[in-house]
Amino acid sequence: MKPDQEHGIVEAQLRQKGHRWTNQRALIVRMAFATHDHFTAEQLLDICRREDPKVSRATVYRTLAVLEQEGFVEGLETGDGGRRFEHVLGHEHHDHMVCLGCEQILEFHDDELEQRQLLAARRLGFQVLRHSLRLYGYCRACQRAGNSQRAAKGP
Amino acid sequence: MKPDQEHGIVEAQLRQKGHRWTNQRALIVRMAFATHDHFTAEQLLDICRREDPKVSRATVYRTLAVLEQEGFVEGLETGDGGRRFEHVLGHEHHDHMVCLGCEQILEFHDDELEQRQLLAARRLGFQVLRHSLRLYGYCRACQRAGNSQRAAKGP
DNA sequence: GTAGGTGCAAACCTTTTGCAGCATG
DNA sequence: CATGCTGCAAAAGGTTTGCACCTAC
Repeated sequence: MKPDQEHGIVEAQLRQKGHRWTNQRALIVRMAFATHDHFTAEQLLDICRREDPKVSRATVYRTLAVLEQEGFVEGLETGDGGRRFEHVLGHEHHDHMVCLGCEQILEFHDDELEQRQLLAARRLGFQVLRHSLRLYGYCRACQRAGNSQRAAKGP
Repeated sequence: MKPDQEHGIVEAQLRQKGHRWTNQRALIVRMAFATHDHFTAEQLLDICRREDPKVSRATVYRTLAVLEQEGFVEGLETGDGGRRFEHVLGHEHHDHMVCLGCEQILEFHDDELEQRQLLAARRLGFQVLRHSLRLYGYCRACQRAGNSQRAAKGP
């Protein structure tokens, strides 16, 4: 899916849900969908301010909340108290491996895994709306670099 | 395992690692292991203050950090930005289902699930140290009560 | 015209830190 | 008696909110 298309879909759905489509929202959505990384709210603010220096922090947070609520963006905790976002549109669902060495986030997907999660839930009569699976450890490069030998927050 | 035993094990290992065993730590450990729930730092502070009103917030946080580092306690993000802890000693490893209706946390375990996670990681050359799997949705009771019909934060 | 959105600054909440005094080993 | 731990208060993130103004519809 092209950025333009994604942008249009977001605009259409927000309008349909009774939200207004403002310049700020257009900018924030464009920037959020332009990066294919997992960004923090603060990073997104910075990027937006490069184009319009007076976008407010509050607006970014408020827009992210709307986008999350409408399912266009997903928040994920990094384990160190931080929170990142990623856009969801045009991405298959996937889970994450978080490298404690270089902070890189790898994505993966395994259908069998998903099935077993649902099975486990069904056994307990639990109705699953969404899930979050994260593996923490070291990526290939960091293993080679010996990052896995020192403590995560080591000297 | 009896609470006394757990308490003793924690004391022994902390001492052995060169930590001191103070009244405050004994209290905090006792309280942390007394509850079988998933508690926030603030809740633990409150509970401890019932017995010793001048325990400091900083001490609770510092002690939780030591306990987490030594593997006696595990922190888990609740998805709403909050953080909870649970004691680990005498618990098998398990994953969590978080009910969005009553905030209850159900525990479950599935070996096959764990195996497939490791397999997925191995495919990408990723070395897993720990993982976190959470299913969000509604428990049986909340489904019956119709909580799943309203928005999570609904009126 | 009237909601809803925006910018600003202040409030908030949770966690961390600097420091002087205290207690443990 | 030296070092690690504690309590306090203040600082530090990151996120939310109150309010007056603005703008999309």
